[in-house]
Amino acid sequence: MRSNSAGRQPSGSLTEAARRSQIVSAAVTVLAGRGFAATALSAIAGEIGISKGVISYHFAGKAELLQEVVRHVLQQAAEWMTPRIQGASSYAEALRSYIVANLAYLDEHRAEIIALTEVLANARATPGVEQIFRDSHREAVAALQAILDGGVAAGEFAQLPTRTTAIALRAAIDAATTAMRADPDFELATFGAELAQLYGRVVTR
Amino acid sequence: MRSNSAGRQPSGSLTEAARRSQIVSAAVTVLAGRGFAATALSAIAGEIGISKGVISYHFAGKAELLQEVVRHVLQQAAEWMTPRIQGASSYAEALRSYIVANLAYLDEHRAEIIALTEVLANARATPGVEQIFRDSHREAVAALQAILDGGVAAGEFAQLPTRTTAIALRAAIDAATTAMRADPDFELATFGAELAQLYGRVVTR
Amino acid sequence: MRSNSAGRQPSGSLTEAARRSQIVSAAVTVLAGRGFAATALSAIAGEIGISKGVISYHFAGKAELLQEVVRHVLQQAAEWMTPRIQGASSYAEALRSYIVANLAYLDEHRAEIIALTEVLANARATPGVEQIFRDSHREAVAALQAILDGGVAAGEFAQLPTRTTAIALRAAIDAATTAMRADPDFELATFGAELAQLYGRVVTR
Amino acid sequence: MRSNSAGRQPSGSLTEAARRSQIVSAAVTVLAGRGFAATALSAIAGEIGISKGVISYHFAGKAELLQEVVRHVLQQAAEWMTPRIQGASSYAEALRSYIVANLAYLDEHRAEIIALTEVLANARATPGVEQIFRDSHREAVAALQAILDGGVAAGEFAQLPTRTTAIALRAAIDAATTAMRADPDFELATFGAELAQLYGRVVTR
DNA sequence: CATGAATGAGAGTTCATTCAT
DNA sequence: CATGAATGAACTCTCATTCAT
Repeated sequence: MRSNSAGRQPSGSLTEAARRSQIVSAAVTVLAGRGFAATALSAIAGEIGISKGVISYHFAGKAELLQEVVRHVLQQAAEWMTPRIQGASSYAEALRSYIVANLAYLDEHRAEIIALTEVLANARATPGVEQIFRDSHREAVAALQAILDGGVAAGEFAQLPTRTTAIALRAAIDAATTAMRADPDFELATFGAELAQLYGRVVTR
Repeated sequence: MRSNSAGRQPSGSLTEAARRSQIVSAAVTVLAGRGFAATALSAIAGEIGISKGVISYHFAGKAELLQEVVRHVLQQAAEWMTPRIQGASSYAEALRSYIVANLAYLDEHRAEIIALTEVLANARATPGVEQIFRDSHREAVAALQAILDGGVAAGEFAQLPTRTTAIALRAAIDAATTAMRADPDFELATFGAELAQLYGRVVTR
Repeated sequence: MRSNSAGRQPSGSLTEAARRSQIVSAAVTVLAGRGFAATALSAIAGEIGISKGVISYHFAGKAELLQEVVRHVLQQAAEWMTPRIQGASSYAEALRSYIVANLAYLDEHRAEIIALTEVLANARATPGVEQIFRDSHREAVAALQAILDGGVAAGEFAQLPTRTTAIALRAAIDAATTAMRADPDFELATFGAELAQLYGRVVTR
Repeated sequence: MRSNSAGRQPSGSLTEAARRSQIVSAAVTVLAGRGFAATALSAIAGEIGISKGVISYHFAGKAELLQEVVRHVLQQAAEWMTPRIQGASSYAEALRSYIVANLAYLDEHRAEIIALTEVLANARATPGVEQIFRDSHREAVAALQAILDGGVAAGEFAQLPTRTTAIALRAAIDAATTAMRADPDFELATFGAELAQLYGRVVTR
């Protein structure tokens, strides 16, 4: 019995929002499991036992679906991390929380992250996605830079090229995805701790 | 201006090596300019005004061509950087040279780097490429780690989690590609200098 | 005149089974009319005014379609002959019925038989077909040999090398196909009657 | 040292006739070994280490080469069998010799026979071949019928439908090829002896 | 004579999309 | 809302043929 307010749903028929969400999830699964090139609409539909037409009905096209995938993952990541980052009593602690929270998210949402990577890698084949990604990345770097700028302004951190540092750190965090995909034994938690330590040294006066 | 000693190639017939090389270059151009998904054999052939069949004649398949692209760029990068890295009188200088040389290469071979990125991002769609890339990346990280380990052992560097540092730094260097693609005004040289300074701080005792 | 109970199929959309059957028929027509090498999917599709994609939609590949052609013809032949062979009161009559029924089938299903011949002749180019054919041929020879063995055991027939006789007779029946293709005036019925007479002599004590 | 009257042949250069013969042999080998569909000019050329162009130089086209293959095998078969058939002292002996000689040829020239089969099966894809084959088959049947007619006229054989008998016997002989290809253990010699015995019964008054 | 390079047509297949039911 | 059928374009790959050297 579904927690479905309507109560009476001819099997396979879901509300608009629920269907879209279900399809986005299936897309994530297929992207993560088989890669971008193998992510045909038929594969996504097959994943949840519906016909291709359903996807076309609920999304304007494949591009819109993939945009939705990207939006979904980025939003989920933001929601997941926000509470884990807030409430730091110092900039140093904020920086550490940021790093650790990011890697913890990667650790617990591997499929989403791999799916995201696959779509981003093919951004040019998917109109709209490039922009979403660019905005998101800019935001992420800006947020990180804000912490660094704050720490520097407060005299807690040493003088730093904050933008370059933000980009470099952001890249190091993202690199964990690659490392994790290439090496099954790669430990995200250890990497996160050491990265936090490393950048702790970087910012120390 | 071709370095064509014969100087006389009237018809469209080139020698095996010259044609392969020309096709690889065209592939790089198309990959960089239009992205992986748009890099059909017809697009590559069109780029140099030959028919699709010529590519099939010179390469066993698209996969072999893309492998060749990857090999070509990786080898070119290695050849370009080697002389710029050797001859450092200290580990710190070696580290700085490594960073600066890497970013200078990116700066001067944007098309190659973007092409490489496109292929690697779609490694799952191109048998053989994943292995080449993995080997190359492992090597690159190992080379970097060797410098760090050397510095630590010599007492020149502080105690560091050298592997994590190597991964993080390598990622920061690679991130310059993304940044440069996203922001036309991004200055690789400045980024390189600041990154060198940053990791200078990281390794300092 | 199609046996289409619904009677109303306005657009080009048919049910799965109907379409598959229609495509198999078209394949038979093209195979018989133009030969194996000229039987491209586009030719089959053109025969019934659909696009190539439809065939790919209903069959996993060309191989599956050709297997289906073979299965269809073999099954049709079996169904057609069974009632014409049963009910013989002696082995001699069974043998005669077998020969005559076979040739009558050839006579009335020329296209099917020619199509079958074309596919079988190119069995190496069509995975799966060789096995189907081999099984079918073995069965056919075995059935014939069973009649001969029965007649010999019952004392109705002379002592014979039954396997060789079965192969030779089976070949003679199949040869009618070749003869009929080579010579438009070849009369299958006469050939059948004479062949029956001939092998009547062979088995007579 | 080649038994070559010219004496001086730049490696790879043969006389017209020798080259054509060499290419025909290679075609037979490839046809027999890999089947019609896999018999590309490149495969034939590769078999003897020459380039495709050589074949185009010596033959007007693929069709002419395949015609030559058919002619070569048919002629070889005729030459091989003639001395083995002549000199029979009775029609019965002539018939037996004919059967046995045919099967002996099949036994000792499997590659040629399989190659022939492959080309004939695709006769419609190769202009000219169909006619050659038809003529040859007509001749073969006529030769056989001549023996039968002779035996009947001489009162040595029973009254027979000689044409049907000739076709049936010819088919039985050809069927040995199929049987031999399908079953590696099939014994051509035994089959030949039994077939001779069988048709001995057929013709006996 | 022989070669290697190039062509161009055509093959089978995949897939996003459309649409009647 | 959902479906299954169909489309049509694009893709990679194969191959007989042509031709300058």
